Amino acid sequence: MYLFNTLKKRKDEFVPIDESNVRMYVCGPTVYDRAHLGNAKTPVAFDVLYRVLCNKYGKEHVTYVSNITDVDDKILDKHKKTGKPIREITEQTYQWYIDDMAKLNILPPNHRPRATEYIDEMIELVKLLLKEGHAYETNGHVLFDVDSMPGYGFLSGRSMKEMLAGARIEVADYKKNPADFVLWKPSDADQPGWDSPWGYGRPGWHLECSAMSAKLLGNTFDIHGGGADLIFPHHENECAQSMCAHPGEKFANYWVHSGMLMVDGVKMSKSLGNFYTIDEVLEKAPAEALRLMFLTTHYHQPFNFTFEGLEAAKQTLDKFYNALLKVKEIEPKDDASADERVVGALEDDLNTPLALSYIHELVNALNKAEDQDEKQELKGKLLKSAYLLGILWQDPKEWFRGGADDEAQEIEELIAQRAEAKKNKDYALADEIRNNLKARGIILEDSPQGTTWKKA
RNA sequence: GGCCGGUUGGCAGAGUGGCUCAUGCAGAGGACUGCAAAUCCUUGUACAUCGGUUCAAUUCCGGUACCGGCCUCCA
Repeated sequence: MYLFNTLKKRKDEFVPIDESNVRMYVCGPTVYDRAHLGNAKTPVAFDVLYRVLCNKYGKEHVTYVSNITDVDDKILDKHKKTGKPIREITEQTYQWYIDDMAKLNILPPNHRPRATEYIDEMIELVKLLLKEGHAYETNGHVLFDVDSMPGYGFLSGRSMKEMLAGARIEVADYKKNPADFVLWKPSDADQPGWDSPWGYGRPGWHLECSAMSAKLLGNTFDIHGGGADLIFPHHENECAQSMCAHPGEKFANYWVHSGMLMVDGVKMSKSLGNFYTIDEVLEKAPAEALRLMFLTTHYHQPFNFTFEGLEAAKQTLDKFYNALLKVKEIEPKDDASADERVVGALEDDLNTPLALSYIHELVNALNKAEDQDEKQELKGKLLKSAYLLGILWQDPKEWFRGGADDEAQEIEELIAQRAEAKKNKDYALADEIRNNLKARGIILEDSPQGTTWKKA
């Protein structure tokens, strides 16, 4: 198995530290508002990776952690703006996020730790960094001392000189080096905070992931993932904290980053008016179409979102489910396993577009299959392969009829009337019935076995 | 200014030092059908540009152009 490793800037053979416990940590969202499309793309990519790892090493041998950041200045801002209690904001947003993830068929990670539940671990980590001489206390803050770490910048490939050339680092006069970042900062009495050796305060963002990953996965684990925008400064700083606090440890062996989401060729942003939340896009298309759409581009590439692309993904699913609908009554072979070409494509740095091309081939073969054995085998292989991608989990009838159950009986009656008209060669009446249903968004399909219907 | 990635047929998007061929959508023709739909068959069109390496480059190396991301909170 191969993964593109940001540490080496190339595809790298994946060798876990312990095959009986493969460990992955992926940075999750800060819960202050509805999750947007970018917040969907990254978890989908890592969900596929999780599925592939489970397939290769066995589900019980993989530990997947994805955190929830529920203490952050953005949450404070939201609280100031809306007046809503912090706890209410984080709980509500957390629930929205979990619901969105479930709709996208993302398997729950083994742990979804919340930052506020690991404050003790964070405080211990800061103490350790102070003791090791990698941090200093000033103005009520505890800062990480980047000059104390030789090689700071190795993950993002930046030298200190380059970082300063950007000249957009927050400069505070109490910092020894402008690149020093906050480990612990003071809170006002009305702000969320915890008592610490440095007074009432709250953790810096980067600290959370270092503390939670160490607690749940150990000081060195296999894969650390997230969106490409986190490489610097977030992941760079996590590396710095974790490696300095635990000398000799490598923190994460493989750093995997998913490409950014764009809309109509440019970055998605509120000011450009091209900003979409997951739930508003799901009003226009099924969640499975959104998931499939992300998989049509390699996870490492930037993804350009368009509603045309979303519609195309829905059409592809129509094709897939149509093939499954035709073999609905056929039991898939129970000892079926995923197509080895699909597994091969996915184990080669999650080449989902290539894997999907094989899914298309399986669907085509299934459409052409004539004898029972062949259909059973292909259906089994298709479903197992699709599971690795997290698609085709629905009942095909449900896919086509979703939300039209209350009309089902009436539609069946109209189909019966039309069959009668066809029998009498009254094609005018037959076509009228079909056209009327079409106007309501119901598509009829005749076959030698009778007539079936779908919702458009 | 620094760092990173991209440029493949009408569109989306993989991949490869030489082979008949990605795949899908769209287009054209056909089969099936009362007509449709779905499905099947056939089919056209491609590797930004300039150099280098090579018997051979879309594929490797270098330059150029253009596009995008990151360098500030961000998945």
